[in-house]
Amino acid sequence: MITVMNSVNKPINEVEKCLDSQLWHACAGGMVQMPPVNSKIFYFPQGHAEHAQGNIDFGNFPRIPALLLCRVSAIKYMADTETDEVYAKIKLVPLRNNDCDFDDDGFLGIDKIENQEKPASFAKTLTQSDANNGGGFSVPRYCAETIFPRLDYSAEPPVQTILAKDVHGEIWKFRHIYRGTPRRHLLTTGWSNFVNQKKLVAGDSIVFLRAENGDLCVGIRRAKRGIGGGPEPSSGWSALGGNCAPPYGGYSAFYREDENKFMPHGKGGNAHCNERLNGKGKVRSESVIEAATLAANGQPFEVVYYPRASTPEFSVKASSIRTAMRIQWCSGMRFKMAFETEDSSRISWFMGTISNVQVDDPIHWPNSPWRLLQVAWDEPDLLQNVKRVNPWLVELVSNMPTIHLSPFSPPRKKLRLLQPDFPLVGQFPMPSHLSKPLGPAASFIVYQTTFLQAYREPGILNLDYLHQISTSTNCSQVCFLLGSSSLITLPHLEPPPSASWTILKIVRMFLAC
Amino acid sequence: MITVMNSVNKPINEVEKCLDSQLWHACAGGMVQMPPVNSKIFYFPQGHAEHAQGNIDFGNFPRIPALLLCRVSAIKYMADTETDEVYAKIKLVPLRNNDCDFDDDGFLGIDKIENQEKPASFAKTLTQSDANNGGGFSVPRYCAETIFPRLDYSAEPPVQTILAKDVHGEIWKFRHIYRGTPRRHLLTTGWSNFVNQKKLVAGDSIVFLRAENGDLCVGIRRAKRGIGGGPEPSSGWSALGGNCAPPYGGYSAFYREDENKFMPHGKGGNAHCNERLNGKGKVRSESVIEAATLAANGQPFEVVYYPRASTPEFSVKASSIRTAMRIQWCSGMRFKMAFETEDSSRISWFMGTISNVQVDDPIHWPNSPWRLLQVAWDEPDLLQNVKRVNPWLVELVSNMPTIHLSPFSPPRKKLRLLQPDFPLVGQFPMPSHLSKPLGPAASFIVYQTTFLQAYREPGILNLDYLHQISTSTNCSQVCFLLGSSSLITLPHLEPPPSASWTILKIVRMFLAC
DNA sequence: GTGTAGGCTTTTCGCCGACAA
DNA sequence: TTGTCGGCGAAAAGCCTACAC
Repeated sequence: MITVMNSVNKPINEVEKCLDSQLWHACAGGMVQMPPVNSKIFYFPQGHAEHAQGNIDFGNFPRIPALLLCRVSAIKYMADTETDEVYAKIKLVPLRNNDCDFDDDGFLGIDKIENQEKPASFAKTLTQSDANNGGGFSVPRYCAETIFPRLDYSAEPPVQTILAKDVHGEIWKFRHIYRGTPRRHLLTTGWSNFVNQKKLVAGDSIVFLRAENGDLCVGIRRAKRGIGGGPEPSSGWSALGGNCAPPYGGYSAFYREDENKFMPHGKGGNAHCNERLNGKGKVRSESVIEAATLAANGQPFEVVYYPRASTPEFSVKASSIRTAMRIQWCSGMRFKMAFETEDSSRISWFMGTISNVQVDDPIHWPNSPWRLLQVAWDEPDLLQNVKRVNPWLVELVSNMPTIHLSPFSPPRKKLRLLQPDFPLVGQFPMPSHLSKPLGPAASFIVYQTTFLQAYREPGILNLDYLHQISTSTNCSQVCFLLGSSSLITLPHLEPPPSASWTILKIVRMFLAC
Repeated sequence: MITVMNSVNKPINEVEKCLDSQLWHACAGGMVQMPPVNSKIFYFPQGHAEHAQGNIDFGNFPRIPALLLCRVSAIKYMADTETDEVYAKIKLVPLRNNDCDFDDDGFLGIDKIENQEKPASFAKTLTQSDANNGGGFSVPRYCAETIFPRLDYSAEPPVQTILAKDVHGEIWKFRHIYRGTPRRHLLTTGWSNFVNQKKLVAGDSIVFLRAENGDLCVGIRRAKRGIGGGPEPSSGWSALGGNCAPPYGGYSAFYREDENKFMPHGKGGNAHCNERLNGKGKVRSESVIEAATLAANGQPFEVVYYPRASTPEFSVKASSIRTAMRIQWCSGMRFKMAFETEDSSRISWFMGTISNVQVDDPIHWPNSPWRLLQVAWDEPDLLQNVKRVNPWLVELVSNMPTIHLSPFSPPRKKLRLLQPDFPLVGQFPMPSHLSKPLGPAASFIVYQTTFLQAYREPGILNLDYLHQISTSTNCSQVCFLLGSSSLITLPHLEPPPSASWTILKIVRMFLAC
């Protein structure tokens, strides 16, 4: 009557069990970059509060700063015992000296991670067939050939047993077979049991990872529900990184690519489970208040961070904040921001314009840069719920080709565009020469105006017209950009798409980059 | 892939749903008697803390009294949404006046409950076959004929559909059939689903109850694990009632009757579920501290009480405490105490001797009567984990036949035996004539000594010898007791058992009663 | 190259009387 | 009276190919 788990090893009963950092990162998603131990971060109680359920009233507590400079003293990579959801326990030590050496970010870890070979991993969103039918899993060829152990194709049919370790160290057994016409890779025996035990439904993702020691690991990323369909708090989203290279590093699945791709809800069953997956309610309010109070008093504290909660990181590496705060944010500025695709397989950049620069919650958190920017997206449908973003998560786009700066090169000199709406510069101590505003770049506005006009007349734009505009406006820059393919893939243009909307998107991409 | 629940009604999604008090009591067990609303109880923060996980340090808080007189202002009978475990939310209002009229206990409710007809209910511990094999449940005849709706025996075979409401008001459907050779009652279709949904295993109990309105209700009592086998904290046990009539009223399964009766653990599956079933960790430490602090400040507060946790009640009716505290507790005193049998079907009395009278935690709770008595059990094997008990849960045994007193008769005059080890009398205000020690009952000691000698020479006792002793010591009392069969069933004596240990047990029972 | 439908085999479920304690 | 066993028919699970996109 009791389903016996098809696992070889029983999980060890430890009080606090950390898991392999590589598997953790694979489950967290490609954009999440955790700050290395001993690096400096800014802690945002306001952002921490978004991790909790309901509204937290800090009113009764002594004024807590909107952001506090801290040193990361320890990180524990963990996974929820029930849901396998990954989270991290971060120990932080507040630093008295908010004004510290600019480049001394302690972020040596990033380089280390960058240089160190990333373990091969593969994520796939479960189809209906994967989750429901007959207990089989269709293995994409890439995954079978790159991640799975080498299969002996001489056998007829080629079969092998695959052992994969989950986030708890438990080992799951699958039968991997290569068969059918045309031939394809499948997981059969063992898969159904895995789906049932982990309560997976179509839309959830599975992550296979080949660890450094050769072990195969398996993690899961549960689909976020209620984004396209149900009500989603307007604050819900997650993104991290932006102004520094690499330009992303932490995010969460957000927009819906294809409305009818799958049915995210199974019939009943794990409704209770789903509640905790939608951003809010990850941590208790008391923990947030406790952390914020300790932080404000300069005492060491611990935060729990759920990388897949639909809320931005609240411990952001110090240099990102400083870089972002040096910019004179103005409405009208064009920017791009990275998001994870809904199936967590890729990263997409979305373009937008700053519509307002305004403190999010002036009563409780005056002068807080948290969610400072109100934005209008070029594709408003896909990002309906993202109304306000953190400055350090966006990357300004100018008429200049993007130059990626390493974290050790001097901070990029951003063009000062229009008039500053929000004089945050000066809040943070920094070398004086950097806060000097630079001359306006009129040409950018010209381009923008031109193409916005074009956008208002849909249907008349095509690639020729684009060339025509770029020539007629005498903007060699645009021509140059059309020749570059740094950020979009050219195959999308051939054959030239007929829908003007698509062209517009491309035009805007070109223009922006 | 996802099992759909075979229930007729979906549970209504209420925030706080109370359940029928009768079903609650049936699930809580026969010994649990909740104080009526408006009655007076003593609240023990120390006992409350035993409901919580880990050790609670009250050190940082202003001195909290060991016990506080409170009025019960409200009781909500509830059940855990996931496990169906019953618990109660008790609202308490501290009373300033600790010295109040003795008999004014407000316990009118008890009589009401006593007089009111108890609804017919039946509990059965699931056998392996009930829980595992083929999805059927063997219905004891008594249950089928008394609790279930009348079956039409003229049909061939006699079948009916049974609808039973669980603690959440959800209705479960079972096929009840009377068949086989020899004929027996069985639940077939629907039973397996119930077992799976409720995650029942062999050893858990099911309770059927016929409510006053004729509805059939079904509740579950999960088996306590780790008592005979695993490590159990020495504090773990539960019993209530004792000094007042009825002599029990609240307890918990505790001792193991037959070691090899069933295998309590299923293979994997609900290990997580089990953790919360073993006494500790029912409530959060913060709730306990909050309750205790409010109580100490005279403010109304709320406690959550799990009747099936392996820890004694921490809200005890005031008169029980007062009665118990009037006794001059001494080592050497003989007593009996009620426990629930492991299968929750009956109540057993265990005999013991007080080995020491000593405050349990003199540092944190000086002068607290909580777990005041250190005891030595006559059957130490079965009660290994019960080292210290609350005075109000034991009943002193003398050489006089037990007289059951109604709660309205004057407090029984206990014999003063030996010298008092712990002068608790005087802590509580009471009529002065009651605190006067009475004369020693030498005959009791004579009996005790005689039989303790007999016990030290095992193997020579048999029923004849018992008669011989009782005659030779010229104790007509013992002869009288041998003729009575009020507490043990006579079939055990025929044929006369050969094992001297069994006889000793009987002798002690007879002697004690 | 991979998702889905449907056939068909294998396994499990679960109802039953026999038998024994 | 009721717990457990093995038999057996029904139902579900799950492996497979065919076909579609």
